[in-house]
Amino acid sequence: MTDRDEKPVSRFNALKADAAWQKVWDERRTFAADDSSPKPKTYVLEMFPYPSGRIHMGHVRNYTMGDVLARFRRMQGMEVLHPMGWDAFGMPAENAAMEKKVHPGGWTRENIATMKAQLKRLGFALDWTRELATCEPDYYGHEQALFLDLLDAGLVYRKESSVNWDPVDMTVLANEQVIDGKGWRSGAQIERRKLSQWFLRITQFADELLAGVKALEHWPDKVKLMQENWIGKSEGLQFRFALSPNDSGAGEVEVFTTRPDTIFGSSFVAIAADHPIAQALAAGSNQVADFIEQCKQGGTTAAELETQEKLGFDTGLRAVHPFDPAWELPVYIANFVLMDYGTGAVFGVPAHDQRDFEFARKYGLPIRRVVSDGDKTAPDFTDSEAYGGPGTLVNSHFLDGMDVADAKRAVIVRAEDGGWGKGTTVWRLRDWGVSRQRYWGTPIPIIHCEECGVVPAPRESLPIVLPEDVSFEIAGNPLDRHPTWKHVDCPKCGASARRETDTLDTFVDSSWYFIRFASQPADKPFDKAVAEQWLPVAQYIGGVEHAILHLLYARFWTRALNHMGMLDVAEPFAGLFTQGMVTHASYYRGEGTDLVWYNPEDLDFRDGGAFSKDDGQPVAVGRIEKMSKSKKNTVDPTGIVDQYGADAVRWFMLSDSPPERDLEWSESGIEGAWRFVQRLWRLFDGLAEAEGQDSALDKKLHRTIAGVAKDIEALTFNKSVAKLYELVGAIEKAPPSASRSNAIRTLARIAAPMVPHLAEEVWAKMGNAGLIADAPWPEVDPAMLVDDEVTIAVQVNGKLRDTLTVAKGTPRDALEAIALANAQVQRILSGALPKKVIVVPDRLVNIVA
RNA sequence: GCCCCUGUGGCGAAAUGGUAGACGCGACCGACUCAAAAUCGGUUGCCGCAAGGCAUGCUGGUUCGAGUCCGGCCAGGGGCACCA
Repeated sequence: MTDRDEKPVSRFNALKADAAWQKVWDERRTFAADDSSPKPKTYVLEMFPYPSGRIHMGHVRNYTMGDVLARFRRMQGMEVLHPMGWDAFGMPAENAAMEKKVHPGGWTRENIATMKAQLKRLGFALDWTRELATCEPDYYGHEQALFLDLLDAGLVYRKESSVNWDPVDMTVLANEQVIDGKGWRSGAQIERRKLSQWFLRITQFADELLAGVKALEHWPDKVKLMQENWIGKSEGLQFRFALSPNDSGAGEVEVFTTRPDTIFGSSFVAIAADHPIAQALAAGSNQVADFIEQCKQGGTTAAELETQEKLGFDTGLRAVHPFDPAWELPVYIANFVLMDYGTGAVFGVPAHDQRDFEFARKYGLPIRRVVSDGDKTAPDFTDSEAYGGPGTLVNSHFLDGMDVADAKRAVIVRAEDGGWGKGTTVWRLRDWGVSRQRYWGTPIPIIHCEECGVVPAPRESLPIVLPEDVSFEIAGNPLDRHPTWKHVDCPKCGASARRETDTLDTFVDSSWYFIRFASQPADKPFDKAVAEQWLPVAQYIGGVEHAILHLLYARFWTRALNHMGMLDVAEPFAGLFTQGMVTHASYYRGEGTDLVWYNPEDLDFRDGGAFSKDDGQPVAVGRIEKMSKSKKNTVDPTGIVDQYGADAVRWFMLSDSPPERDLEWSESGIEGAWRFVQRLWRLFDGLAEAEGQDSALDKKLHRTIAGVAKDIEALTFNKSVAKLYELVGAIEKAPPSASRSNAIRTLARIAAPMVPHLAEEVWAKMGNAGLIADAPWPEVDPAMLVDDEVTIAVQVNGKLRDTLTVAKGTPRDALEAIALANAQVQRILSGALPKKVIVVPDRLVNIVA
C-alpha cells in the first residue's frame, strides 16, 4: 500500500498531512462554537458513544456523516455546534470491574482517553471544548438538580414494582440478563421481587409526545411509526359490570374496550390472574390459587405466547349486562388478560375478536354475530375465525343499522348518560421506571428518614458524589454496602437517615446531554437563553436501535423542561437520520456448541475461499452481518486509518451505499477510496495556469457544486461521491485551459468536507491564506446550470428508437417533424401514418403507430 | 398475527411517470515496463455474427409511455405483540 513508493511520482502523504492539520485545527480551536457569534447558528449532533474500549466502524460511519454536514454548514457561513462526549455510566464498566478487578471509573476514563485519541485521528470537526462525560460529578450533579426539579413539578413518584432478582449475586438484573429464567452470570434461578422504585410520569405527556412526533417533518417515517406504536393510543369505553352474587367484596368489575359497539355480542367477562378480584378469590379457594399459579408459569417469549393455549377459570361470579339486568355473563380468570393494560379486565366478544373466539370455543360459550360481514348477518356465527372488519351492526337492539363508528359513539353516550362508563383513552406507554440497583450510575438525590419519610436532598448538597472506595468482590450493591456513604442526617429533622442507594437509569443521562452541550454553566444545568440559541438540534444522526427508547425519553425530558418553564423548546431534535450498520462477512467452523468464529485478519483468501493462517485449512464463509465482537467479524478502524489515512477511510464510509442502508466493509472498497485520494492529489499536484475557456467543463463544475451541496443537505453522500468522481473524470480528460485550472482550484473546496486533510494540504499548497475549513462554499452561477442543447428521446410506441440533439426550447411541431423524418422512425412506420404523436418539449417525442 | 421497509448487472448502486444501469468495485483487453506494482486508454446487463430481441422479484391494471402509480402474490429484513 502506502509503502510501495519507489517511483518519483508525487504521493499524498496522508499520515503526515493528517497529523499536521489535526494539530492546526486543535491549536486554533477551529471548530469551537461561539455562543455570541452573529452568524446563523446550527447544531449538528451524532449520538454520543458509550466508552466501551475502542471505537468501531459504526462510530466511524456515524461521525463521518455528521462531520461532512458540520463542515459543509461552516463553509456555508453558519456558526456550527458539533460537540462530542461520553455516555459513560452503565453496566459494562461494572462487569469489567468484576472480571478484571479494576474500578469502573478508572476503566471508563481510560477508555475515554483511548477513544478520544481515535476520534481525533479521524480529523472530525468537533468542539472538544464542550466535551462532557456523564460519569463526572460536574455532569450528573446537574442531573440530580433536574431530577429534583421534576420531583417538585410532580413528575416523579415512587411505586412498588417487580424486578428480576438474582439471589446468588444479590443483584437486580435487566431482562436481557435473564436467560431461560436464570441469571446470566450466576446461573441461579431468578426470582421476581417487589421493590419500591422511582418512576417518571412520561404518560402525562403521552398525548403531546404522540402529536409531537407526527409533526416532525425531518424524521424518518419508520422511526415516527415506531414511536407512535410504542406510545400506542387506543380510544374506547371504560365501564362497569355489576357482579352477582355480590359476596366477594367486589361489587363490580371495570373493563376497557375499544369496541363498545359489540357490547351485545359479549358472552363472558375475563379478568387477569393478578386482578384484585382474582386475588381476593384466591385467598378463599385453593383451586383459584392453583389456577393463578398456573397462569404465571409459561414463558413470555413471542413464540411461547403464540402457541400457548387460552386458559380460563370460571369464578362462579356473574356480571350483569349494563343494557339488560336479566342478562348475566360468566366471569373467568384468564391467562391472556394483562393486569397492566387498561383495567386488567375485558368483556369477551367471540365473534369479533380472535382471542375471545378461541376462548369461547374452548369453554363452550356463545358466539354471536353483531357486526355484519358482507351479507352475513345471522346471529349464528359459523366462521372458523373471528371477524374484526367493518360492517353494519346487527342483532344489537338500538344499535342495529349503524356502522361501527356510529355505534361506538352511541354506546359511549348511553354509558356516560347512565353513569356506568365513560369514553377513555388508554395508552400502551407506561411510566418510566428509572431506579437501578447499581453502583455505576447517577445517585438519586433522595434521603430516607424514619420520621420524615422520603426527603429530597438539599440542593446545596449537590452533587451527591459516588464514593470511589468500593469493591465488587462481594455480591450486592456496593453503594448499599459502603460503610459510610449512605449514612446522612435528615435534612428536615436532623435525625440519622440514609441515602437512596439506587442510581438512575443511564437513559436519563442521555436524555439531556444535548442541552448541556449547548450551554454548560458551572452553577446550573444550562442557561436557558444560551441553550435556546442552539436548540433544537438541526440534525441528529445515530443508529436505528435508539429509535424508540432514547429518542422518546429525550423528547419527554425536553417536554418536561418545557412544561416547567425551563426551556422554550419542546422537541429536541428537529431533524433525525438513522444510519445503517457496517457489516462484514463472518467466518466459522463447526456448528451448535462447537461453533468457532474466525477473525478475517487471521485468514488467507485464495481460490475463492477462506483459509486459516494457523493450519491452512478452509473455514466456512457465513452471513454478512453487523460487525460484532462475538462473531469476530470486526475490523479495527485504527489500523486501517494508519494504513490508508483518515481521508480514505472517510471517503469509503461515504461511498456507494446509501447512508441509511448497511455498508459492507471490504478491502477492495477501502483501497479504491485510497486510490481516489491519490488521484485527487495528482490533479492538484499537476495544477498549472493555462489560457482559454472550456465552457463544457465550466458547466460541469457548477453543476457539481450545486449537486454536491444538495446531496450533502439531503445526507445522500453516496450521490455526492459519484458527482465528485464524475467531475474529477471530466477534469482529467479536459485539455489545459483557464477553466480547467479554475475547476481544480474549486474542487478543493467542494471535496473539503469529505477529505478535509487533503483539502487543507492543497489549499495551502495553492497559496491560500487561512484554512479551507474556514473558506466559503463555492458559489453557483445559475446561468451555468442551464443547457442550450438537449437530447431528445425518439420513441415509437414507448420504445426508444433514436435520440436527437436539438436546441433547448425547440417548439413542439419542429420536434414532431424532425422525429417523423427520422430514419429509424420511417423504417418502423414503413409508410403508415402515425395514430398519434406525443411531444414533451426538451424531453421526448413518442409516436404511436 | 399486526404494522413498516426492501427486491434493478458478477457486486455496492443511480434514475421529478419520459433515453434503465450514472458513479464505484470486480473482471477482461491494451499502453508503459526486462518484468511487476502504480498509472493511463478501452470493453463489460443478457441472447445474437448482425439486424434485432429480451431485461428492474412474480402477476394483473392505469397510461402515448411504468423500476417509479394502483391491485394481488412471492422472498428478504425490521418493529410491535395474548394491548382488549
